[in-house]
Amino acid sequence: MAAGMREVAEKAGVSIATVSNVLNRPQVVAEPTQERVREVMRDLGFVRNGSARQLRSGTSEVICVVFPGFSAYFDELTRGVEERASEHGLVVFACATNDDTAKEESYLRVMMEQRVRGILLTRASNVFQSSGPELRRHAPVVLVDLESPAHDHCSTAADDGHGSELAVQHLHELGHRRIAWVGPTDVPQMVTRADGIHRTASDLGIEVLDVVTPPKTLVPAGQFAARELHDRGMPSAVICGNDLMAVGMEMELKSLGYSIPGDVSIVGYDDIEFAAAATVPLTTVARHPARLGAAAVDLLLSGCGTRDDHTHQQLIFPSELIVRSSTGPARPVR
Amino acid sequence: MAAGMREVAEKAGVSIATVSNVLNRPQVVAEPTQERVREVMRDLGFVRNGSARQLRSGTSEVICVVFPGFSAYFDELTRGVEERASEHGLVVFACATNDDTAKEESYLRVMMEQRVRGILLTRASNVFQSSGPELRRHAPVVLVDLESPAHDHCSTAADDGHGSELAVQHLHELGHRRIAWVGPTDVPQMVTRADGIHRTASDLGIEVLDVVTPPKTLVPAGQFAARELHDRGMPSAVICGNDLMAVGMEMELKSLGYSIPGDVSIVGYDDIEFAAAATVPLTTVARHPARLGAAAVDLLLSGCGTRDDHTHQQLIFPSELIVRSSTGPARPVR
DNA sequence: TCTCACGATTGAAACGTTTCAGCGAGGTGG
DNA sequence: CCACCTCGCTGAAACGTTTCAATCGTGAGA
Repeated sequence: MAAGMREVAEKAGVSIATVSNVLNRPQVVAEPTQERVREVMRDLGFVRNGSARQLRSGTSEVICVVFPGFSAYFDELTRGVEERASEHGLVVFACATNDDTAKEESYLRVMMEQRVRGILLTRASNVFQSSGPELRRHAPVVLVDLESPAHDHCSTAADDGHGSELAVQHLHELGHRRIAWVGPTDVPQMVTRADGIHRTASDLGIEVLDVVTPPKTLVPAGQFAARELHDRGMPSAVICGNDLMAVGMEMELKSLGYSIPGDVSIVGYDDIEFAAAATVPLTTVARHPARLGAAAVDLLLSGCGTRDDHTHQQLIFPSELIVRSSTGPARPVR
Repeated sequence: MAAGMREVAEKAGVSIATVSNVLNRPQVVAEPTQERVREVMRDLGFVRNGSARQLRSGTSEVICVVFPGFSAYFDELTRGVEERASEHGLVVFACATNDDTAKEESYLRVMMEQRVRGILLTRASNVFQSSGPELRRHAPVVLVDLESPAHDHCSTAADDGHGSELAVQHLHELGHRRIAWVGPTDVPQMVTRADGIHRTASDLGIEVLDVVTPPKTLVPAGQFAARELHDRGMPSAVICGNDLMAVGMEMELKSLGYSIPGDVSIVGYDDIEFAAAATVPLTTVARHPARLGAAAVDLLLSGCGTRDDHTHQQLIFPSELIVRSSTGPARPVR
């Protein structure tokens, strides 16, 4: 079916080795020979067989990113990964696990079998916790946005603890003394955010209500949390685990008759594009996912996991509080 | 580094062929032998080399999906693809081109080189128009959600023309006689939607204002269009090219003091999860992307592009109008 | 006892590249 | 004129699987 180097070599009247050289080491082939070979390649529609190439050379040009699902946040993250990867001639494939462990496992199996250049894991805690060590024996792994307890691997992450601190301080300065935290309890980085909030709040003498959501932290989770707070007694400010939930919170609170930020201030995390565009532009903790992604690629290529002398690094990037219109002074207690 | 079948065979005291059989044809290997081999595999942490396997057997278990970017719509589409693919033991990798032609080309090159089982193209018009034929010679290609003029390939698509018809009829029944269409002019399926609207509107005696947006059809495009309509004279209803723009439109119109649907009715396309959750739940043309994705996989596996006797099919799925709260009766002319 | 069939296992040839040692031809310095 | 180098090219051995024809026992049927 598809023409191979053998046929190209025959038609061009050279050896297979020369064809290979045209592809991989053009400097060593005389100019006219190169042209002739390239022309035959075009005529025959030659596409080199990646499997054979990789089998022999042992190198792959593919980086894989594992997501829970395709959302705005991961879109930005991927952009960062891709930009840095393409500087090195690498290509990025993504896959969505939908929080399905079996699916994640089959993805990782295929990646190991393909001997990909590297794997970026972004919340694959279920599998990584158990088979992380085995995985790392077969492919360089970098954790993005997910700090794991045992520091025996590379990772990049945003400083969520500090981000939470900034958010609570901001609300404190605005006079808020009773706030809510909205997020799941079983997603690691959400726990980090919650801890930072509780710690800072207790230092500053602020009361914190916890609203627990399911792990699927999208718009509806925020809406659900809004109704729950409405029933339990609305605080003067709410910090939501990410921007999507914050948007859901904002919409639902408005429907319930609250004004933002007059009655309730709202803070999100992530600073997705949408946050700035919301009806009431969202105050949010920016985590610069593209930067995290790019840094992860750097770690990957710096020999993480492939060289024995490599010491694993945890890169923590500062979070930043972006103040917009969804936060304002606490309404004085009547 | 990584143990191969050779070492497994040695330690288990069998031949390489038997190890291969354990992996690929367990029925022909005696039970005790199988167990012994599997145990050695576990001990050695054996992971079979996908490149070698594929080189020899010529089959791949990977399907690739090419996107402009990771958004809610493509997340749903991928879910459909993945579900059907995993029924056949296939794995789905996605990549985002960000509308960058060079990037798309390098992705497609890698896919062809890897001899993937199939490629699903979802708006890669720039590249497909030019090098589609060459691409199809090297991998089965199915177009999703993008009907191309020359019908020499397989595709699945939603019937956007009919969807538009439903939307305009709905608005007509509500008494709207002057509406706007918001969308780009250089994205094929957006053009199909626009055509359907113009055609139906002209049949029903409805006037249509066109607001042209850039090809990046996200929330801000809708906000931008809202301001433009505000300046040019607000119609009583607006049809936006997708739900994200519709949400942007809704938010911006509210900020400008319009009530939805009291002053202006809004219709979107796609029926993303968010559409139902918006402050004013969105009336929208559902296109069931997961269904399109699943059907595309079926076409791929039915021999599309691989068998000579195969006749290319264009599968068109009906669109459906989901009426929610963002559309209402036109305010009587004062 | 001989033959046959059948189940379990194996040897060796691919698959399409990359890579490296090596070869001839032509040129340069001594 | 010889030795030596460089340039452009080539032959052949990998890489780690899959696959198919062939082999080897073993038990059944004649």
